[in-house]
Amino acid sequence: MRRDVFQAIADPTRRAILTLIAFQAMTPNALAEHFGSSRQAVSKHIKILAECELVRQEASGRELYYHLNPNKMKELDSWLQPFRETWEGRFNQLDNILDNLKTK
Amino acid sequence: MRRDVFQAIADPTRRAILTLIAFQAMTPNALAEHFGSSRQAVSKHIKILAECELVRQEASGRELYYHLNPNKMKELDSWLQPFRETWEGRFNQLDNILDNLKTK
DNA sequence: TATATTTGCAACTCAATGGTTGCAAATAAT
DNA sequence: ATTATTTGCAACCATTGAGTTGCAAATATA
Repeated sequence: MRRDVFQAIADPTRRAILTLIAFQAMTPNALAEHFGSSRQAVSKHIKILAECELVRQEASGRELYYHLNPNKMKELDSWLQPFRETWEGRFNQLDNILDNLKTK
Repeated sequence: MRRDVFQAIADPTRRAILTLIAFQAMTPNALAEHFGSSRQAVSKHIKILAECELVRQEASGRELYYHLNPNKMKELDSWLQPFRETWEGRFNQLDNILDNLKTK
């Protein structure tokens, strides 16, 4: 199964995990406690996030701490970039021209 | 079924549709022709994109033209914003401080 | 008017997703 | 050494996902 960041952030729980560990590295148990669900459910989410390198693991004894890898988020940002240029209005003038051509 | 932009862009076909119609409004048949798949498959994707307002429809006779709604992409951008601040290195100094505390 | 084109809706299949429980391995605490 | 804690793996279940085909409705064309 191919993993990519787009699929990874599709799940609201995974987005919440990313937000949490961006603030502070956490163990799977701590995360499971924070959400209502089981540890295994969280671990599955983490596995998906780790497969596409959005999180990194750091072992400390028998505990695992999950860190955010913010660099990987750049993939999202890169995909968004051309659209951002559009909504920031840089092409508004072009839109107007096209609209005028249509209505005339 | 709740639709949000994160789930909408999780599918690679839907991302491709968004990129295509950002350049030029297209009909479902034209989109289906562009991809290998059937018109109904494309229409299903469009339905999902329309439900979360990423695309708008414009009827012209029996044909439907799909337009991108770039404003809706801002939701993605907003979610990404705090992470962007991180990878842009604004917190690098803080990271270094924390690393130093750990290793000492 | 009769035919062709464009689309929507419903039913169906198959694979993937998110969740659970149970058990084993590894590490920490008593 | 024994017990408790933390995690990973496997099996299983219910729901959703993306895709298909078939048919009906609406619009254009002959």
